[in-house]
Amino acid sequence: MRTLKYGKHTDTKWQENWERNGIYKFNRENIEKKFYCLEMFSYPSGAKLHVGHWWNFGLTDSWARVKRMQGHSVFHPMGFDAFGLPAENYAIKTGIHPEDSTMANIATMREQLRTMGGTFDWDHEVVTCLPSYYRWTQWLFLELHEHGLAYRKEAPVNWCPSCNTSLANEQVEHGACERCNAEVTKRNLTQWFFKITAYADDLLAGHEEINWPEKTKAMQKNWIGKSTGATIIFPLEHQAETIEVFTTRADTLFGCTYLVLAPEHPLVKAVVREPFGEQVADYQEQTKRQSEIDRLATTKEKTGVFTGSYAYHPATGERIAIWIADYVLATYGTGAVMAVPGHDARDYDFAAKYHLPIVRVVQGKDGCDDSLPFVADGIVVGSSAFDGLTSEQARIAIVEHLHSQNGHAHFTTTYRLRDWLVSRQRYWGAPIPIIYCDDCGVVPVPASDLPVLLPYNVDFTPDGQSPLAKSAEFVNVPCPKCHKRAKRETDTLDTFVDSSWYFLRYPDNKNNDQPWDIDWINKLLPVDMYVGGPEHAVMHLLYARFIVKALKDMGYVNFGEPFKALVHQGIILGADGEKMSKSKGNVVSPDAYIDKHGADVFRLYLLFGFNYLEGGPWSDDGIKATARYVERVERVIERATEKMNHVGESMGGAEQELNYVLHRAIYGITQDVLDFGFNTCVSKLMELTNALHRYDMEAPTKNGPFVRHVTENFVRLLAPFAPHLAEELWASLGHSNSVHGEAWPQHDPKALNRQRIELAVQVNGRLRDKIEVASDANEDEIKTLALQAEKVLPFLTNTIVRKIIVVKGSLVNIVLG
RNA sequence: GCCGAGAUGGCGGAAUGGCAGACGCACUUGACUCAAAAUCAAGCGUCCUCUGGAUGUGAGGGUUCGAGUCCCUCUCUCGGCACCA
Repeated sequence: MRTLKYGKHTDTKWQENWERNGIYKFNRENIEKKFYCLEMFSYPSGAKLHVGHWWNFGLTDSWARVKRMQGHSVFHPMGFDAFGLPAENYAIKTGIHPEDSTMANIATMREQLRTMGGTFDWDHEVVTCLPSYYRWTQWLFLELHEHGLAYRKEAPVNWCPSCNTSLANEQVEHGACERCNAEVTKRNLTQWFFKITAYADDLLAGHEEINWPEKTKAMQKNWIGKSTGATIIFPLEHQAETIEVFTTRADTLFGCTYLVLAPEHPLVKAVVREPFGEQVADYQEQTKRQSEIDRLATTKEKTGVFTGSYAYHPATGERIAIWIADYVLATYGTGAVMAVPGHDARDYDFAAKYHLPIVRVVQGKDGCDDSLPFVADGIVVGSSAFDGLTSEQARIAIVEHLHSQNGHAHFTTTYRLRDWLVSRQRYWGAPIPIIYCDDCGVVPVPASDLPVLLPYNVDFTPDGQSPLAKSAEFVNVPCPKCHKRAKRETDTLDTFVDSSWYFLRYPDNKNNDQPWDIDWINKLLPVDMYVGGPEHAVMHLLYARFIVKALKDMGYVNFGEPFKALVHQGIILGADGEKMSKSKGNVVSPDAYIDKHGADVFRLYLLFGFNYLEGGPWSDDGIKATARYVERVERVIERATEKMNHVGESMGGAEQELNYVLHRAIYGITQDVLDFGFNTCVSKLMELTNALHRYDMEAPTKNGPFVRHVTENFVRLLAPFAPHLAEELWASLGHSNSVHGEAWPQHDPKALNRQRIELAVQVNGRLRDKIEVASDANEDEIKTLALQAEKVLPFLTNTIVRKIIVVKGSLVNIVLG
């Protein structure tokens, strides 16, 4: 008999026991039944685990535990996304080196994760800031470079003139620096890119084969922004060059009354004719100075200037004006558009403001309102030979016509997706393994020279250059090819590069010869279930898919998608319903609750109190209730244990009822847990607890062996959701093995059929009475009983029964009149 | 503006087109107690002429024997994208 109630001491006792016995070590042998369950690894920020970690790791752990008990060989590793800006910013503020603070944070978090009682296999831990890991991040860079997927070009970076440093997009909030709030400007630097655009179509096609939330796939689809249309070429009046535009509305070509170039368009210089040179230059300058804030303002009135020159309309030969305007983006399509003010709202605004001609070339179908600007599809008019065609037909016909005439049009596809800028002018990241030699040019560091170690003693206070550039011993290096003096690349890699392949390293994390053993990883991957926040829908999740596709093409893996199934957990809010944040003072720290109630109470509360996919506001009342439930479980099981030596093998009404609840719980939990319906799993455990209690109170005699059977199955069902408590209860039932090695209970369909069932009786769809029938009663018997039901009879006078609908096991509906 | 998700008691939340509100919190009543807590038993959407009846899942229509669930229109909330040609 146990005297001590469940509490933190129970957690400690079993955590030590599990560790000693290594019960969560991944079994490499049983690979046929492997199940790779992964949570997005965390950034070792503050020292302590917060509710969000518990919510993601603890609850997915319960899910993984069910898989284990169902006989899967679950691979459930854990690691740390340890490079990144917060540590560096913290260092700038406090002087504590990022490596020191990060490693200290990791040590604390690791310990705290252990107190969760998770099934993590720490033998496979990965820490991205260690040379043994980033060596292979650098290898990945070199492989991409060798295959033409990493390249250099000049690109603007966000620049904070006050901090004197470049900023990542994440550090720019509403056009201002997140640290000092100064207005962020742009600066051009030559930087490294990964050619993710080469995989745009593959990334779209891959969505078909993965079990992800539709919402997330839709976000990626929008992000990639595939758009099919045509490129149309406009000859210039005075120059040999031509202007190419991209359009999805070639059907409106005859409505094009002017052209607009982006102010940054390379042809602007060639096109400008006096006396417009000065105003064009001014406008370009003005655009450049424009801050992010202004650019983001969509309500802003459109502006632009005339360049002084003209192009010829490729279909009509008409002379049309060329303007520049900042509503045309240099980075999308060709950086130039054909303006069709009659059928495009933006062009319409612009044309109206600057008095440019507006003509109709599309009419609405079946008399809908087609006042200009009319942007929907319709019937083409005013377009010579193409009149009368639908927009859909004209889009094809016009392009084909121009193409065959003089090649001035062809079908094109463009994407919104940009190549991935991976250079960071920062210290705390993996150095880019490239050397610049005056003679040999850009020279990749030979793979045998990896890792390029990140030096410890570096002045990383921001002063406008990459911190590594200030370390002479880092920068100066002999060229690997000609051995003359050369210089290292001083930028580091975006931390999203680290996290885009970490799941590939887990299975083979100690391999010093290669990033992974190909055969082994092909057996363990892809990840079967990936759980993490929806905020990563486009960045991390898209990058990881891209990297895996590239690695597949390079022959390093044989699968094309890293994450077969994906689930986004919701967010736990503060008690005030707001997002938890230090400034709002609504942060809930798990530690105090765990000290007081134990880890399982905390876990059970999270499991029970919310819908996992939605989250919700924290409640102290809820956790008190959960602590009471745990006490109730202990009481009920203690009472049950006292009954276990009662003789008796009869399955009377009370036994059958309890058995019914048991099997309904087994069935329900097995179903619900599959799609993370944890709250209903716990509610079914509660129902079973209540049923056990009722049996104890009400059954005239107790069937000892049956009570043991029910109790043991209850503890098995409880095990994934309250691992320490269940282990303790299991031991108290006289077992010396771990409950976590037990098989998941199977429901007996026969037990789910009760002998007599209650049916609702409706008259014209409204509930009037209830009848009790044998569960195997046939329809005629049920109908007869229903028509005789006491409260139904008054409705049957002076009318006829039109039909009777019987829904087996549920209700009868008598339709009258 | 576009795309996506959602709206159910005082609260968290359940409901393969079939008895709305499972399970729990809070609350009310009773038992135990000198008393309180805990525990145990019971009640608990709203309204009414209250052993009964009406009504009820953001609003309004529709399909159906039957709608929280399906269809149409609208309101609001949240998330994402945002001059993408």
